[in-house]
Amino acid sequence: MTTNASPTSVDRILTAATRIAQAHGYGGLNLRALADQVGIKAGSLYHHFPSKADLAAAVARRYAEDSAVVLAALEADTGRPELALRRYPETFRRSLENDNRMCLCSFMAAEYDDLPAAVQHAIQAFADINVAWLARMLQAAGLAGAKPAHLRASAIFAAVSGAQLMARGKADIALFDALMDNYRAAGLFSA
Amino acid sequence: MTTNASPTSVDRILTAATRIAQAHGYGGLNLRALADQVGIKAGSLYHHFPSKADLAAAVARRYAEDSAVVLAALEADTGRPELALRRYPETFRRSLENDNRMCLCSFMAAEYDDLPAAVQHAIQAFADINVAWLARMLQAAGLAGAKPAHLRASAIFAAVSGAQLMARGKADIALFDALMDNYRAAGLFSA
DNA sequence: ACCTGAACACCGTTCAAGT
DNA sequence: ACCTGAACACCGTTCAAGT
Repeated sequence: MTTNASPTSVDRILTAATRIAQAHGYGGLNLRALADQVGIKAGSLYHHFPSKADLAAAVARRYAEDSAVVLAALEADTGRPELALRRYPETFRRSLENDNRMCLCSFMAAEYDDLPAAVQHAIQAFADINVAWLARMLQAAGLAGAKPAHLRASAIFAAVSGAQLMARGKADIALFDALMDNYRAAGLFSA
Repeated sequence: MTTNASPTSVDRILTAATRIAQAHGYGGLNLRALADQVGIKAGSLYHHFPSKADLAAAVARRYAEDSAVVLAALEADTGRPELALRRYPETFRRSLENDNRMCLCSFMAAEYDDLPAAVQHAIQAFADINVAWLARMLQAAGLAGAKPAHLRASAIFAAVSGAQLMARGKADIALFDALMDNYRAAGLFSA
């Protein structure tokens, strides 16, 4: 059990880097700008992480872990899998509310070819965590059907990701909400 | 009517730049690498375009125009709007086949905040063209329903974009196909 | 008209040097 | 242990100079 009296340098670096990467991606993660936000020089970052690749991998891994915690909390809070499914888009909406940011995983999926291997793996892990959670909720809600649940889960994940991407491109959260309503009406999260 | 005996320098630049941008985005579009592919020096690019921003805007505008032509051809080829709708994902699939590339618009939607204004507008135009075409097909097929057709069209566009993003992240075209099957079964393109 | 080579400020990264 | 300043090769961009 760790105390959190005041965040460590590494924590502050990871938090700032996550926010930058959600808005500008891996390529747009400027180490001089990041260091500025943390109050150190760019060279000092290399005392905490051996390279930008390692820093970004740490960011992506922590992002995936945090996502798992959020999903577990959503499951526990709602109690019912049907409700948890319907509220799944909330985390994606929260990124848009937060200065039109994106899911780190979606941005980096676009940048995939230019990503260091460690970051690629962390991104895969994020997607896997989300799909596994969705598949479990679908099955618990008795919505698995004939097709494999993980495929249905992937369809939900892709649709929500695409809606976030489109809403961000138009800087229009109302569009994201309208798309989610449309998907709900089409039975994407239920029937 | 223009002849196309041999492509102009500008054409060759735009074609190469489009391919690079589909794989690496605006930020990943390296002018020295682009110039190399075309067989000139980076500085020479500025004789054809006043800046990287203008070059990218030209790329995005041509991409949107080409997309309009492809959609018109799909409409004409199939004759029936229901069939045109079902075959809509083909263009997105083609990008993935082409060295795991993405729709330029999706990549740049992620990069939106870092894009020059002219590029942002061209990206919006691409999305608008796609949504308008989809809405027209939905209406022609009598699938408009109570909700506005452009919203239903946006839902299709977002879902296909998200599926492409996810399939690219896994470098797995079969996943894209499976997701499209899933969406078709759910009635996204029809019922 | 079209191209080059050299230069500018900026990036990721390294490293000697400080405390 | 943690940080800085200066340096490296690389980027977008400019521009004088060539043909």
